[in-house]
Amino acid sequence: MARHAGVSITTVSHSLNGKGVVAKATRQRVIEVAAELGYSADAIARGLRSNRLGLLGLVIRPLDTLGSYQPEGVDYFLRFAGAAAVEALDCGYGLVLMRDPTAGNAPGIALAADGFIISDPLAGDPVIDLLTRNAIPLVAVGRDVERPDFTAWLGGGTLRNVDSVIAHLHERGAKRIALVTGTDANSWNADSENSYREWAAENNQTPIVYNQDERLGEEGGREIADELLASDAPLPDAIYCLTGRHAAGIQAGLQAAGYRIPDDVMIVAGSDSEQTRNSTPPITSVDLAPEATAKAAVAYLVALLEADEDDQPSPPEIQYDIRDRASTRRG
Amino acid sequence: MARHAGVSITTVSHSLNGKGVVAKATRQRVIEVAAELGYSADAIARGLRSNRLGLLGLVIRPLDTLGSYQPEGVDYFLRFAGAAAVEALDCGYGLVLMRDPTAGNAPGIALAADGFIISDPLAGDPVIDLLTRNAIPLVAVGRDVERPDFTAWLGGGTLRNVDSVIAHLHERGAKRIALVTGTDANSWNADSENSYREWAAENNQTPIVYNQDERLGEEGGREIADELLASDAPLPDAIYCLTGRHAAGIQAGLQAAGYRIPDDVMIVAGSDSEQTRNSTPPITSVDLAPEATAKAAVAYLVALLEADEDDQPSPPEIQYDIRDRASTRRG
DNA sequence: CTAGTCGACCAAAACGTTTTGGGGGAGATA
DNA sequence: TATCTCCCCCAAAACGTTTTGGTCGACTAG
Repeated sequence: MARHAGVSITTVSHSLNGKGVVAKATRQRVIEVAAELGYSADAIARGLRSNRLGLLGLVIRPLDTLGSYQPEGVDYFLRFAGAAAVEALDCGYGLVLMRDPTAGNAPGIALAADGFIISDPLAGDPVIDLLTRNAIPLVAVGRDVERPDFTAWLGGGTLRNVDSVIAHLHERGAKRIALVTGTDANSWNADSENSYREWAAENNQTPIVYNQDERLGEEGGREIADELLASDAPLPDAIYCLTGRHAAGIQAGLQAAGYRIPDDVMIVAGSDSEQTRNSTPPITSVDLAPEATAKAAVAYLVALLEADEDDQPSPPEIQYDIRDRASTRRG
Repeated sequence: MARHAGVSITTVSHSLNGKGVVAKATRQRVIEVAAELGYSADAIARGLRSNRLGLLGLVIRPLDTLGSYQPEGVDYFLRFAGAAAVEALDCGYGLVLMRDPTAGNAPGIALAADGFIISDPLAGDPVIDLLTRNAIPLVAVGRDVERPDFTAWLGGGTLRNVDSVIAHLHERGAKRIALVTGTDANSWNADSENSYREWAAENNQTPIVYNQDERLGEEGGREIADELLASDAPLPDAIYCLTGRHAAGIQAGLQAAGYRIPDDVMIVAGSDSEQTRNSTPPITSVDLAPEATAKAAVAYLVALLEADEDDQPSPPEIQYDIRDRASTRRG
């Protein structure tokens, strides 16, 4: 390239990057020759020099525990990943979806990313340890419940979801509201349960809480339905179920036992999915806005990467809406 | 690192990579020290030296023309991308989802990938030109109809899908079968139409073909329904519609006009999606097996990358199944 | 004792950039 | 003519590996 343009390597670099002092005519010529040759600086060499590759890593922790990256009917995460990839491109970065990079078999490229997004970190997440140790910036979606000092996370609105869902159910006439969470040690489960228990305490309600393994899917929901039916306590008249597949399973289980949704029991899912949209009746759900969240997370991470040391950006807020469907619409 | 272990940089490299001649004890010690320090070779520097980053690029051409990477109800591509990312990880690579890298605003990392997967290349696709010019290996899903010499592609089974769908419809009693394709210049549209016309010629049928822009989604399907109804020719008794959203729209349009599915008209979609699964009635669809295809594509690309010059692997075959649903189940 | 062989290790080059610290020539000033 | 100043431009270092082509002893064979 330098030879073709008849200048030094230095001048090529300066010309193409708009740095240094180069005569206008020279710069122009270098740019033309580069275009002609289809030349552009090698990203790897540039990365070695600058220690920035233009690559973001995305680790979706729930998929690590689910074991499968293609779980039936869990579209939240794929939509999240897709939107994150697109937003990254718009910011001039590539995005690589990774599994737990502490797991040994991680690809070499893992730690070469400029920054990471960790979706739903576990309590005391070792991935955060690893990245922190290697001084790689990261942004989390959901907080690490054992790491109160770590503040670069977004999605705190999940806490308020509990309140809005309960308000929604009250409005529709519910008196006894149960909560079903997953068992992953993330803030989505933990904070929702805490928030629910606070509400119960404040309102002199006996809390009704079930925790069910996310991996069991709809079948796990049916199990919860069975437990509810077998319980001595009277059936709740509304159930807030964090994962959509559990919700669909609970609905099917209760219907199989002769109960009507929503007339006998109302159901709300904490996460919209294909099942909640297409069950009979369709299930009212919180739209966790995977696209908007992914976009915000990437933008936040990029801002973090490109910010000066002194004026760090602060995490954006995400707005969640309730998709009001027939499972909470009585008579 | 070399200092900590008391050996030269060379010996560290040799020890960790199992190359060169190093005394067993020394190698062992180096490995221990590395583990202790959490050291592993910098992927960028290694990449510079070896010109291989351990990164694969994925370009999904239909999403470039759709303009949106989050199209409503098109889950094929996200599932494809997710599965590809996972398979890449299993092969020790990272995978980056990219937009058209010829579009100028491509991230610098674009051409640093070791190899590319191009899903549904357009006719004479400039992306293939770019990669070929830069000597970057690539694998396509679907062929470039203007590039018969390019053989590193898979998914040729889409051709046979036309035959199996027609056979399916015949078996269910269809006599006049229409075809609706998209308008993208890819082999999925082109080859399906050719194959359909061949069948029509061989069977003395007047071909009934509509081409509709993929971007119009369900609304585009309704338009086709209107055209069918406005046509002088009698309504076909079966419609093979390549994209799932068009199929759902056609079904809705015909139903709105008072026709019954499947009794008056049967409908088959060439691509399974949330709409085809959840329409009323559910629409019989070809399961394009995005996960299996993605997995095969990645494995093929990796084999290509890691093969010797002399024994290149050949593309795998994908099996497609028809999901038999109520839209083709009469009586 | 000398030459040859082999095992263990290492110095230095190379990969393609960016950045630093000049260098050289042309024009201006004395 | 000699010196000073700019303005352009460039050589060389550095980034952290891998790989090449050794060197240095110790041991063996003649």
